[in-house]
Amino acid sequence: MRWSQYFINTLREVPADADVISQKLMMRAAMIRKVAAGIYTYLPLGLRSMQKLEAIVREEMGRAGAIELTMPTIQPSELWIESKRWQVYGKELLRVKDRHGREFCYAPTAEEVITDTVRDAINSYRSLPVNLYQIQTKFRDEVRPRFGLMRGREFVMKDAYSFHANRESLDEIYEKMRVAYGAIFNRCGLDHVAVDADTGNIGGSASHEFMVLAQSGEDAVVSCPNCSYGANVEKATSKFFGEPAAAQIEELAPIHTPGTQSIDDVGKFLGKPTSQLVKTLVFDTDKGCVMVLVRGDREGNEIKIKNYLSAEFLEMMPDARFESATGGPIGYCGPVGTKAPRVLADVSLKGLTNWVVGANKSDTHYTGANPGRDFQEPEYGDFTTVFAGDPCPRCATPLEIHRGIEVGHVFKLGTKYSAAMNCTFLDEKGAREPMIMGCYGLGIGRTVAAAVEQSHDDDGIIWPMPIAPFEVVVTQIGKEDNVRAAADDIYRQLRDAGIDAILDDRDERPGVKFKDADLIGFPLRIGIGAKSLAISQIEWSFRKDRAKQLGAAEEVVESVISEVRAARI
RNA sequence: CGGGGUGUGGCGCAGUCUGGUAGCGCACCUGCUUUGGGAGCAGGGGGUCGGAGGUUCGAAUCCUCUCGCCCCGACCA
Repeated sequence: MRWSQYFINTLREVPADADVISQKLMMRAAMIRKVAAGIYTYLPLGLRSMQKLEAIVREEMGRAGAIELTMPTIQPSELWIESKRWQVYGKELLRVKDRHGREFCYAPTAEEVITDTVRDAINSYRSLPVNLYQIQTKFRDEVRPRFGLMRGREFVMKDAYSFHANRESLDEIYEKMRVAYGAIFNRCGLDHVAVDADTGNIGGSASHEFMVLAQSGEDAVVSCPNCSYGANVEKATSKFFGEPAAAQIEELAPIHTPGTQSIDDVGKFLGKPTSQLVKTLVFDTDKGCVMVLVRGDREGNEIKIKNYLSAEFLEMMPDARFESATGGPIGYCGPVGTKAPRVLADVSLKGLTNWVVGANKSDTHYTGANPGRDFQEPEYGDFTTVFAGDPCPRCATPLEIHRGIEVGHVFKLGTKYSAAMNCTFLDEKGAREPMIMGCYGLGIGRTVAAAVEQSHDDDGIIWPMPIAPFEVVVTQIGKEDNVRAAADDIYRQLRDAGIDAILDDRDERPGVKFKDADLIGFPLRIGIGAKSLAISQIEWSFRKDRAKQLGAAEEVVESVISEVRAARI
């Protein structure tokens, strides 16, 4: 490709509304252009990177036995009503009506359509399993789109769906997909981890997230530096040893604690560390009001609580209903004499005696509260979020917490959709069973953006070779005829060798060309100017360190070709 | 959804308080000089000042409504 005939409009200044590095750099490098909040044009350079990633994804999907198809982005409401998600999904689902007033949605994912497709086509266990995927544009009407391609509303995602006659078959394909995902991210040169994850909205049993580690990541990932344990903080657990019981069991005693609504205030007032106090959280759920007790220095984890209760809906109890639901004022609520019908306690409290808790009376706490004696023994469980330094649940090594960008997510769905949508098959005995499903998502744009987050410097992007828009830029320095001819010749040689090269033949000063090349981040650059040509030499360098090497043209071409081939994997 | 901010040429901004008919840098075009890390000089083109309505002799500026975009918050008992 000749730069002068291509479509690259780099920006010297950062657009004011860019908020993360990948977005700033990709906008400046003319890879993406914002059209509306969370909606982008993929400019030619950006599209090339996406297409390169897509090619890798297709290869690995093929290797895992998945078969490509394409489903519509606009889907009829009937299918979504059938799966109940039309009602459940909420405002993230963009709903539209056609001219006849029929309702459709712009698909955020495609379980309904694929299930509908497979139930029509497959009736026998003999035809199972199947694993189908597409690479398709999706739309989720996010409350607050931000971070460029990392959290857009319209985005490109690879989504695969597998259908099985039994659990073992699901386990087998699930494992193949996990391996494929690891291979994809490895090939892109991304530093990533696979972690246990919550299944969230999609539903199902097992689930793993693939996280690219980066400072700007939206998710926190817990990992063990010793064993292979890794999990999303939403889900991570730690090995809690519990507290030794106090030697002396105290009597329940009210104390006057004015103006101490927060745990920190209570701790300061009583001169005790918050780890020796009990924090009371109250939730409103579809299963009723639930009180959750956690150690004062821990944080309640709504997802764990929600999962434990099998609740569909859970939120902090609104202030307006707080007193009537618990019988105590906000800030002074506790388990002793509460009206809350159900009381849970985090495992961190197990064995702890002589609790300090709210007394359900203004400006009053109790000391010496003991479960079983002063109030009903609560249901114990893991209801708090893991902190860095907590012991690993497998090997007790202190856990680490890193920021990560979720680029892939695989689920064992089970029969949630197949049962709801009557996607069944006949087994060996002629019995009709719902198919068992798995689903596997991978964000294309997000992965490309994650690569930029992970690999850049002050001057621009440093692309990993496999997803660089071009592998090599040939920079023509100066416009003398011999320079032009030499640059052209080198470019042709590379192209003939199947290298993805771009020739910077613009009538620009050298500095401009160097700056643009660094900004866009081509992994390799060959520079051809009058100076070095005079001694029959040309130069080449890697973007990552920019150390220039000189050599005869044939040698340089040879070196560059072999470097590119080696880096392609 | 709540709070805050902002909207002026392709990009970044000033001008708004104190109304007088739009300006700077980058980019773009022409010429000359330059030419190994975003050149210099000279000249030039491009903007219904987000939109609608109002006040006024006169509105980017004041008032009302509206739309877009950005930020912060929505684990606190």
